[in-house]
Amino acid sequence: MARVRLQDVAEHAGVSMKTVSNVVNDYPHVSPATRSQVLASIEALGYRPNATARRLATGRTGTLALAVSDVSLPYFAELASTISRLATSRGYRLLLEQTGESVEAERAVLLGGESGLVDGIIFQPSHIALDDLARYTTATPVVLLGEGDAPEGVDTVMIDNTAAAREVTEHLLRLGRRRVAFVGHEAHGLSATSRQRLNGFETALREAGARVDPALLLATDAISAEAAERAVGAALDGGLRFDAAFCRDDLAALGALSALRRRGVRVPDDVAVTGWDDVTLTRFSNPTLTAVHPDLDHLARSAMDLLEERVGGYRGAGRHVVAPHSISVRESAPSA
Amino acid sequence: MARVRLQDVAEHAGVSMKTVSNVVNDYPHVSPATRSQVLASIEALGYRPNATARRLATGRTGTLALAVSDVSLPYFAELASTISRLATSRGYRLLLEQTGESVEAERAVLLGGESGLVDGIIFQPSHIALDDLARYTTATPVVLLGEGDAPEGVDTVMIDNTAAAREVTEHLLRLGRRRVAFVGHEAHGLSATSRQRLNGFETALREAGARVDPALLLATDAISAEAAERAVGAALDGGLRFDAAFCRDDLAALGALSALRRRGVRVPDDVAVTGWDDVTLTRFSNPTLTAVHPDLDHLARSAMDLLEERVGGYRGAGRHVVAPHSISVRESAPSA
DNA sequence: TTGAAAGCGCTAACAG
DNA sequence: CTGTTAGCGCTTTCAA
Repeated sequence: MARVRLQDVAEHAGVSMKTVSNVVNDYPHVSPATRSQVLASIEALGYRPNATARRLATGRTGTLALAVSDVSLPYFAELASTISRLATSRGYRLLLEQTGESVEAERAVLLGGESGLVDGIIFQPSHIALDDLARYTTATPVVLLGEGDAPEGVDTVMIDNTAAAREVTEHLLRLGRRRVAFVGHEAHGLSATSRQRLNGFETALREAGARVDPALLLATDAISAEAAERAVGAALDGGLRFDAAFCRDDLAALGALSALRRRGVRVPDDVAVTGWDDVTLTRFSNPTLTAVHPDLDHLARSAMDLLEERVGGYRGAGRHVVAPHSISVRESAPSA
Repeated sequence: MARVRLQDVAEHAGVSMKTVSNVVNDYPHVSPATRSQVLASIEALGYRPNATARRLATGRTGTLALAVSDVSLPYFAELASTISRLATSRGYRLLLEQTGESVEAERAVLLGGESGLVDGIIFQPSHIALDDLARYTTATPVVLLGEGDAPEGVDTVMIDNTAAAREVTEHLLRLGRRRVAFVGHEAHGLSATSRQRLNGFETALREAGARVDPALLLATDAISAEAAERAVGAALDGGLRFDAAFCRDDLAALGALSALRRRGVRVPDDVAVTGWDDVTLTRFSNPTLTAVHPDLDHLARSAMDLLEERVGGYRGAGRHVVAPHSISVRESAPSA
């Protein structure tokens, strides 16, 4: 229990608290002699500055929060990893919050029972409604990730979901596929993300003169590989036929691959499959997965930039950054 | 900028700060009339207690840290998810720290530049040496995850790696496999984890009268699917033959599956493969993966229990909890 | 049951 | 270049 305070160091070194503080914080105006004397005392007493007291005095926490539904989902895991690294490199600590499937928890992120906990929040909403988002905009700066229709005044960072969805669909069409299924959107309460991807999907189909068959929209009762496997399995068992599957995310794609495999359907020969997020593991699926690849570094950096400006006092209008994306073409839907 | 303080509420309600504090903290001795009056003022002013000030006054942060090398690794992602949920349910917030591949960063976790940042740390070390661990034991309570030979006085939680490794190896032997490769341990600086798994592996082999062929120990230059794929690929291309591959973790198994597939080696017919951790995605690999399944909930709960006791003031000897595990048998190494 | 006042450990004016 | 002195916003004895 090393309970050594700044004051103790000051006394030990025979200087004032201010001087010790100056040394600890690397302020310029300290004579070398005094500095080394203070440093020696710090060493001798094993002094460590108290983070909480510093926070209270400065008003800054040096901490950011990242809120996602569940970090065990590969995309969120990679996002968290990237943002954590970035936060560290910029001198912030990262608080992790999981909102699960609850709108309540997402609201709580925004409201935050306490104030002064973090300087800012990077938040990827999954279930909360738009007007809720607007209503709960608080004092703590927030940057929204992957949210299309953000309320006024809120910063957002995302890739162009609609455009990316079109590109993927066009890729599938170039492969000569005409009966393209959409897999993995929510059966109830379509998320903004799913909506945008569906939009791009349908647009590309229409532009190509292909039919948009409602029967080919395979919704799931959860955002998971299991749910997608069930949905695709049930569709196949029910006699539905298609030659391509545009999956809402990589997990859905993995589920689809599994359902197809169990029924002896060949990928990509019989059915081409695409994913979304391009998480590391899709390079090791069998077959490897063609997927939309968001530029995660760019996304994270943009989010941090916007957030730091807000933390720094920016009070202007909401900015909307579109991060770049690409299509990683692999075995499940190869080049034409 | 809702800068409303406890004092403001007190004035607005015409009571003292103490009374407001009592209401905010749900202390018993407040008359219903006063309470509702205070509540009304809180509502009217939009008061939110300041977390930092509370911390400074109480000395408790209500925050725990989780330190792992990289949350983008599926096992750590699932671990983080589990621990985060548990922390929340017990009233803690969770700070995420990534140590990457640097021993320095692991040391920093233990030393912690500042004090009073978190109440306790759950730490899964990857690279730090034992004596380092011992040297840097600090004032902040720590529970070590997955570390075999922990220094005196430190609490640890892990599954019995050696036993689990034996069981998996025995499973492979029951399948009639005799040339079993070990895939994915570090080429340089064997980690405690790898060492234990190797031990169990070799013990089982010896007990069965099978030969432990050093050529079949396929180390990797990194803990990743890519590295494992390279190592297994190179071995196969070099003419090495084996009928089973015990992989250090699921990622290595995924890499091994990939290397085998590209060379037309059938799994499990020609080579049976096992993984370790049993992350969700192994249920969607092709073939699905047989793997050691640690009881993550038990692990997380034990770690939290131990940590809370330390936070609560326990100063006794280090406790060592062994969490249960099982073997999830799937396609890559089916039942005999 | 409620109030007044003294810290928690540090930073930041403002002097000197 | 260094010291003094207020706070930061809350909790918490100790009285009333």
